This record gives sequence, structure tokens and C-alpha cells, in this order.
Amino acid sequence: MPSKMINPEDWLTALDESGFRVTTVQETLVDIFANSEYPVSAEQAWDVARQSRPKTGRATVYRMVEKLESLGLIRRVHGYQGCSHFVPTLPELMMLFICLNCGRADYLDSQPLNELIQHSEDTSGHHITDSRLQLFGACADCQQNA
Amino acid sequence: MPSKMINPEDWLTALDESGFRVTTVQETLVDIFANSEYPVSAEQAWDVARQSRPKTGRATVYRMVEKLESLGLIRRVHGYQGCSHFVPTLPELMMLFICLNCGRADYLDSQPLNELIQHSEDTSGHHITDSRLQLFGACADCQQNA
DNA sequence: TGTGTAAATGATACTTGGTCTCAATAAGAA
DNA sequence: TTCTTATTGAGACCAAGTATCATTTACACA
Repeated sequence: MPSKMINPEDWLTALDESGFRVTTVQETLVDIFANSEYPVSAEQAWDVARQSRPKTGRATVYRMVEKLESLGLIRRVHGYQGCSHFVPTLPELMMLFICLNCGRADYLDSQPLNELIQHSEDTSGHHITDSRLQLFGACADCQQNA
Repeated sequence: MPSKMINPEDWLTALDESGFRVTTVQETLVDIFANSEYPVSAEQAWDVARQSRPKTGRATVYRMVEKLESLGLIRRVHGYQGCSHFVPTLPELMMLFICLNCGRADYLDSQPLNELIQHSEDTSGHHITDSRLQLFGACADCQQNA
């Protein structure tokens, strides 16, 4: 489902426009992260990358993850097999749901979260600049097939 | 603020009732985690524990963190200096705010989160069994003193 | 279409956070 | 007080992630 709205070409353009050189490793890694419905860790991406590009270095993968994260193209998934997996970012859909059965990621409309944050700011007096919401459970498909 | 509602004695009782033996290290570590307003990591707790109990072992601290977390007495803070810090759990106040300036943790009423989860279940068809919400920003105090 | 230069890469050494093992210690039931 | 067993401390170990540095490659410009 994310793949419908995520275009690896756009990621390469974003990297290019941020002054990074576009290399073949980058293309390989962008494809891996942009096209998965499941959260992907750096180590997993490294394994996959080496299938088509055996000399890919470990550090290169970590460096790439850092770039993609800093450009906001991927985001870290917390509390699912540790905290080292990433999914593509969809700005208007920042409420992330992970199915504990099949592992698939789904993205939910952020509007309710925005309202919650607004309400929390009003009642607590804190100024909220960043938020992290993740939901876990059984996805609609997995409930049907249970 | 959490200290007002958290009683280290209750933690020791909970450990006892779960069949764990109550030892002096446990008392030391329970005090450390229960009394801090700031998120505490296992390594930090180890450092503090050794000030009063120099022979405290590293593994012991990690084992204790595991017990406290499994009993739901502490919870992990994600995305603040990594994901290895813990704060006491306050069941009705599961919306955690961390001030990026002073580092203090504040707990907000979970009711808005419960409603958000209910709404998300209804609209997505997923069955949500667990959630994680964290807010970051500048706390009321730090805004005043800025 | 080459060439120079700086960025990116790969190999590998290293660090850090966390786990495992096992002999010694200590809690608490009898 | 004694016996049993959970807990502990020390240190070896492991895996994820970072740093270093010589080599390679993108790409600006001639």
C-alpha cells in the first residue's frame, strides 16, 4: 500500500537536490526501502543489497539510512523487533500501525493525532514540536484469516 | 512529579508477590528508577547504584530492568537519546511528554489517546492491542525561563 | 570527451549496549 | 540452623552500529 504513493525516483531527486551524488548503491538501497510493505532494518537492507551488488559495504548502508532519515524519507519504527527498522514516510499519514501477526505496516490519517496534540498543548502548557505514535495489533486481513 | 504517585515500597511488594526474592540490589535499583523525574538508562542506573553499592554487577541491572518492565512498573522511552531509557509507568497517564530542553518527563491524561485508538479501530478495521505515544518539545517551565 | 577534485565507497578495526555462563552468595522455607 | 534454590558478580562474549583510511567514482569544467 505505501508503494502506491511512493516513487523511488522522487527519492533520488531529493538526494540529488540535497547535494548528494547519485550512485548505484543509492539506487539499490532506495529501491529496497521504498518498495517494502514491511519495516526494514539496515542489516536486512544490507543482506538484500548484496544479492544484486555483492560488494556493498555495511557502513554504506548505515550512511544511506542516515541520509534517508535526515531527509525525512524514511522513519524509524519503535518497539517492533527492537527499534532498528524503518518504513517510508507519508507526511499526511503519520499514525503508523504495525500488524503483530503479518508484520505489515499501515498508515492512518494523522488528523486525529494533530487534534490530540493541539489539545495536549492547550491543557498542559507544554510546547509540542515532535510526536511519535505507533499502534500495534491484528490487521483487518489477519483477523479475517484467523 | 511522578514521585508523588509512585511508591518504591509498592514495587518491592509487586516483585515479592510475583515470586521474586527481595534483595538489597533490588531495593537500590527500585529506588533509582522510582525516584527519578528523568528517563534513566540501565547504564546510568548501574553508575548510580555503584556509588552506594560498588560491587553491583552490570548484568544484575539489566536483569532488574527486564523484571520491572515485564511487571509493567517501568516503560521504555523511545527516541530520546536512543531507546534505552526508562520511566516509571502511570497507567492512567500513558501519554508521555519529554522536554527536549531539560529532559524532564511529564505524564498526560490518556483519555484522548483512548478515544483516538477507538476511532482508528472503527475506521481502519484493525484490532489495536497496544499503543505508544510520545510527545516532545519545550515544557511549560523551560518556555518561561527562555 | 577527457581530466581533476572532492564525495562516496568498501574493508576492517573498533566501540558500545546488552547477553551468557558459571561459581559464589544469600533469601527464605522448613 | 540448615537446605535448597534464586540471585548475584565477574568477565567472556555477541551484535549493532561507528570510525578510519585507502580506493573508487560522480560530475564540474576544460
